[in-house]
Amino acid sequence: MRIGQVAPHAGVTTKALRYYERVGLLPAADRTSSGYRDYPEEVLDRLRFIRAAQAVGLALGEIKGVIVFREQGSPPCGHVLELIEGRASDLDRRIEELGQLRDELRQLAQRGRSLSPDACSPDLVCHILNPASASAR
Amino acid sequence: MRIGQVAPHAGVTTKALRYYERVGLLPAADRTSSGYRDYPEEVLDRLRFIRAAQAVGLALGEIKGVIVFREQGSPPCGHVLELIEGRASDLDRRIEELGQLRDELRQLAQRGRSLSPDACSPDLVCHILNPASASAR
DNA sequence: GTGAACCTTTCCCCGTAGGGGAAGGTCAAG
DNA sequence: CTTGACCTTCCCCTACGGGGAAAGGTTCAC
Repeated sequence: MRIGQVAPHAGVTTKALRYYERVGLLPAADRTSSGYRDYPEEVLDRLRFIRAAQAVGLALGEIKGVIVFREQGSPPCGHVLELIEGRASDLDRRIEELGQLRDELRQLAQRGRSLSPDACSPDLVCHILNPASASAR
Repeated sequence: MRIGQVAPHAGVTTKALRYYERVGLLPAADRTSSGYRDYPEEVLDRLRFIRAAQAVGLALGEIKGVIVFREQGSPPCGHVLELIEGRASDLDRRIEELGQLRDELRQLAQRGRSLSPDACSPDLVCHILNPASASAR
């Protein structure tokens, strides 16, 4: 298969395919006599895996780690479970942080709407974000 | 003030200060006769603003937009309120997405723990992330 | 055979928000 | 005078490719 056939079939761009090859997520593709990449069918399985792993929030480096595991012969299941559980814990923390930030933003906007633009000092740029009391330290 | 005094006082690195100058968040600092940056006191107000805006999740480009607003004479309050409210809405969506992703990950891990590593096909790399049914399409 | 249309290749720069480090100039203390 | 701390610019690095240039390949119709 040519790159232009693999790409839409796998839901990635040709740019991404060349990139994956460059960083080692895909084995170097065979070339035709004129230098075009010629992919075997199995590349679609590999790409499906990469997309599934990305959808789960794994970085390409982590995905590569799983592939290396696999290529060394051992099923990467344990490793993958660790990654997934680690990701889920990251998300717990992240969601917590973002929720707090969002609440602060809403409070900030609330206060900001009650401030008069005329009372805003140019030096501070914006007294909503940068209240004068912070500057008085 | 020299750059090495400004930096710790404002809670940023000297690298960041030079970067802010380069991208236009800070005006070009005066220089001593030997070429060292010589900052006026007001830079601390500016940096305080930048940090406050960053803490709110604004990108440097957005922060620059606010500063430009300010430097054109008009208080940027309305603009800032829009940014803050937009950010809060982004966060609502983001939190929602991340929550779903986390739930999916937990389910995935649950199922994954019940799968036997022996039943995992090397072509698919990992049957937890890449179930065979997806490949059968 | 040849031109148009479309495909592929490699190459390099772009984005975020700076970090790391090299090579070299400057300043105060000993 | 020298040492060490500080400053300067310069370039490469991050994750994940996107955009586009310049060059060459393939395929079709005419």
